[in-house]
Amino acid sequence: MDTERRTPGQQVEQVRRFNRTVAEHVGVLHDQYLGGARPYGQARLLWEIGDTETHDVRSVRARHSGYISRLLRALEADGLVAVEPHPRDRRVRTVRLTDAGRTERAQLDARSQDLAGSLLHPLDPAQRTRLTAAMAEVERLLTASVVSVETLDPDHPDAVHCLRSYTAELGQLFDSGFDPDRTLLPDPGELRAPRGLFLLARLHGEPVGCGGLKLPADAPAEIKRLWISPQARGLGLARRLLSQLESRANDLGRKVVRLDTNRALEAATRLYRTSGYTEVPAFNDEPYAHHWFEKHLA
Amino acid sequence: MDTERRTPGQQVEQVRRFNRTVAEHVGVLHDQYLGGARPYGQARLLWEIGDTETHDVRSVRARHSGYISRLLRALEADGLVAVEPHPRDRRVRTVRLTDAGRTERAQLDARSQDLAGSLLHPLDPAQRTRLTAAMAEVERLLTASVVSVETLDPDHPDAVHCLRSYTAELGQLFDSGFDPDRTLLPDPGELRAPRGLFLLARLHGEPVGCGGLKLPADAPAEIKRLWISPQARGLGLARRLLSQLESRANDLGRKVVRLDTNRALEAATRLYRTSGYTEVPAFNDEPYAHHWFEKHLA
DNA sequence: TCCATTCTCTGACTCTAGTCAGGCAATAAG
DNA sequence: CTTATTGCCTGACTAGAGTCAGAGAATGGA
Repeated sequence: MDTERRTPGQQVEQVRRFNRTVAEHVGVLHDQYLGGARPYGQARLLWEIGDTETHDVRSVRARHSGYISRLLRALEADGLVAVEPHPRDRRVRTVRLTDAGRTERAQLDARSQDLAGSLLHPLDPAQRTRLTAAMAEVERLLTASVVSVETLDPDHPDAVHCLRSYTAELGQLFDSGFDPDRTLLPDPGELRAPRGLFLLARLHGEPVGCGGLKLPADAPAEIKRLWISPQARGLGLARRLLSQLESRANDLGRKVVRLDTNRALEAATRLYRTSGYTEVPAFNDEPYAHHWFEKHLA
Repeated sequence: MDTERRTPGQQVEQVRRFNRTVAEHVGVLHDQYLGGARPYGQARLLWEIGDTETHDVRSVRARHSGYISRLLRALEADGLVAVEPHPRDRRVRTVRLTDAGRTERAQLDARSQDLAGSLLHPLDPAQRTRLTAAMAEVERLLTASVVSVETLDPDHPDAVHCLRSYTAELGQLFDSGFDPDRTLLPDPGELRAPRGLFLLARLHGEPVGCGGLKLPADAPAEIKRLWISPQARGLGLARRLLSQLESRANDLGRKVVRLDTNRALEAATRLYRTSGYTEVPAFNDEPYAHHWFEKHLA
């Protein structure tokens, strides 16, 4: 694996070179596997409808514009999909694959698999391992790079979703369970300006993580509710939220941030230690905390 | 970096997942950077013509079919390219960018660069380094996987090209220079059936490496002229050619292959040692050899 | 009940990216 | 000098992938 130092300019060049090479290879792959007898648009739609699920045409339209009506007619004429009114709202229509549709989709699938195999085939086992590992890495980091972070009201449905997931997960992880009524910070107002703030991370629009910052007038800033959705772990998101919370605190004139955590949250504890936090004596009565940390901001 | 063992099926799945993710990201990149006011085909052509060179329309046509005439007219009408007859053969026409064309191409370039930057921007420095390193790895291995190897007559122009490059390179590398007349194997017939064989590696149709196998009736098989073009090094090609030569020898009933090499060729010597070759006493009078190796085939 | 909105479809149109056959001019081969 | 070939262009045609405006049916709200 290449570990040379690169300047930012060289890194941008590497990304562009990668885009060119990969667009060529993957593009060819993609086109060929979708490019049977069926035109691209139809094949893509067939693929998206998927094997088992039934989709509202409404939601498919959001990705394909009005043109899907025609695509659907074409697939319907060939007996690949069945379009039926939604049982509840008969304006909405639903699509699902017929048996013939599933057969044809399976062919696309086999084709895609063959072509993926054809990339691996000329390589020796060691190279295959390296290639797939590097692909996983690229995928992970590209995914990480499209995650956006925004400030959000802690009562927003997406924020509530994250906070609920957070407490649900703690309930499973802590030996003692987790009773939201016993913990400190019962009040979402503490994570809303001017008493604090709340950050939410999104991936393709879906909420995948959050972190809150309490800004009491008479005490150091305090980080609360730092949580990353299980599907979004391994992307370095927690570190990113943490550092954004710190820099927001710094911008607001705070010199110190602190936080508490439970011993069951090992990854979090490691994160704090490797992010410059040092363990300090308990600064609150949080019943679920085992470790208390603080960090002096630069 | 992920170094878990994967089964072949999991590897194929990883490649397909990669294709999906990357097609999405890179596709968006690609489309957006080419998708200014100008339609895709025109932008692509503008890009391919390049900043400085003058191209024969003939050679561009090979990639774009007859349709380029129209694309060229469109670009010409906008004053982006100049089309002129070739000074030598006035049937052939040449294209080059005008100043306006160079300006517009620079905008495409800037756009592409911005978008590559936007992938890196959300990442922290350690992640950027990891991403670009993984991208380089993927690029390298994907390139390796599209290299094809074929049996070719050693008098074929592409074979001759490789063999010339090989001797030219030895001339530079050896302290003593390299005089093709003094070395053994003056006869290309020795690398042609039934007395031997010759393998050529191609990348996108271009010859990028070769290797010969001598099959004397009264002696072990012997590997000769193993060479990889400088632009194609680091792809594991030499090892691939070597192992193909071995398996060809094996298929022809040979139990032992041997070869000689010069001490200046350190990478080659390392390759032989790590491929199961053991050093043996000189088995010929090759004046340019310092090491003699042999391997018993399984 | 009536009216506005939502969801979907269709006809008419457009643009891009081709293919194909034919034609013209320059050059190469005999 | 004639003929064949090469390279390029153009007109006529096509397919795919859309856009846009309008219409019709179902639903929700006042």
